[in-house]
Amino acid sequence: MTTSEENYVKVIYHLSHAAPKGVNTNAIAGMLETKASSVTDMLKKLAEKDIVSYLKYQGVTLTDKGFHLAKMIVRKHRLWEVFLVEKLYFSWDEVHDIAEELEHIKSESLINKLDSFLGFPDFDPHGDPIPNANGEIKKMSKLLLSEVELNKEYRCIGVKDSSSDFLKYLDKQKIALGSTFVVKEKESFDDTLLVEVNSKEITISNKIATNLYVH
Amino acid sequence: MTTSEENYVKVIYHLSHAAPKGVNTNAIAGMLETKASSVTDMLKKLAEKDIVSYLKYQGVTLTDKGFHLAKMIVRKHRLWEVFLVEKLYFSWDEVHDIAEELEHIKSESLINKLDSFLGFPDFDPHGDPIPNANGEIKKMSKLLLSEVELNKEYRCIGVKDSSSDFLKYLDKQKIALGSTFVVKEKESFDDTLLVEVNSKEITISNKIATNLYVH
DNA sequence: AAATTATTTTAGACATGCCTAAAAATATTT
DNA sequence: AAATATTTTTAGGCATGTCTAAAATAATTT
Repeated sequence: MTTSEENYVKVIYHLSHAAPKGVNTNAIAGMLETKASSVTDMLKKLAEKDIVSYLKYQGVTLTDKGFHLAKMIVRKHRLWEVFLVEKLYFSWDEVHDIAEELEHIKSESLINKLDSFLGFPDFDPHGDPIPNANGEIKKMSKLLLSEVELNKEYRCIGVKDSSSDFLKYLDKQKIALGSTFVVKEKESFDDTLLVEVNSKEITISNKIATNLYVH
Repeated sequence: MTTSEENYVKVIYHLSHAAPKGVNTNAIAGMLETKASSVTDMLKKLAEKDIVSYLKYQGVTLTDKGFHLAKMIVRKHRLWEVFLVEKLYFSWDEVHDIAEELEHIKSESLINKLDSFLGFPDFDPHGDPIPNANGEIKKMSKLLLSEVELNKEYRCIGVKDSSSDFLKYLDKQKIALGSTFVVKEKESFDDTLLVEVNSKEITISNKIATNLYVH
């Protein structure tokens, strides 16, 4: 598989969650910042290799083979993110682009040894699950901070939006994976929350609260 | 720079030591397992970018810019090799191909943080020096095992040949970086050595002895 | 249901990096 | 120094992955 093919497979995998019946050509083009015609070309090639099922004008789905490949790419991406954050001390928002390159390094033993070196983590620094060597994924019941009960303690386990701006905001507020939250008050007018984070009270807008996963 | 361009620069750098007046097209083609005509194409492109000085039929040399680029690629390659051997427990002979891919990851902060994580090593697992962030290279006075005095203690600091077969032989003999050698006898007929390695006596052929660097 | 709009595919083109075959330049023999 | 051999370059072509513009299909409006 070329780097380009892997990128298509990964994007189709991510878009499949929201469109299980078939991912649109335009959606893929949008994610890869390319043109629909380029996507059509690649879909034909991937269909030829039995990585996707593709019917003209009907969108694509991953085959079993493609689904497994996708999970292996996601596995690599997320393991490298753990490495970058935990071992090299990169911050949340810096790791994505580098992991985007590292995920294409072709060596199974490399990734399995890296997994072992990192202590077989189940989740990456954004709280997303890391498929194991067999493609199995640990699920964790998670709630949005906007949905929790008042005066109960929750732990931050991930983010929904992982844009650079949002992650930088979290860094500034000293919110990281594992931070504890207790929602003290909820303003009924705009759903702003008064939250105790790391034993300090701050106000958190609804937009922020709907992008933070807790447990 | 593309991966392909980087590979050319690296190969020209390595061949420059033996051919400071200009590296031959065919020599480059041989190292990269490509054809001379492909090399000519690339040399024109690199000359255009002021990475090499190229005169038709006269071979190439790196410009200052190209020389610095080459050292940064070598730096990345060797730092990744240290990582693979020291942190992931790969053996000597397995790391080259993986490092060959990792060396093309484009992030200066990644490589500098990796350097720091590894404790700013001066030499890679084969004993080759690692250029620092400014491109400076620590030199170490080194002798071949075939050249040392009898009954004096030396430490293994690297290998000349780093082929897989040779490295596997060393692993089998439990010879690694840091192993101590005392040459007890030298057979004048074929230059075979009787050597005490890790407090065990073994015989070492001249071919082996001329490929082991000691200090 | 016809017309309009949006999406997707096809057709043809281009840059990169490679190839083969032939021509040009250089090096080596005799 | 001429003939031969080797090396290097040129010329033209090919696969990959991209693009634009036009055609085909599907979805939405009226």
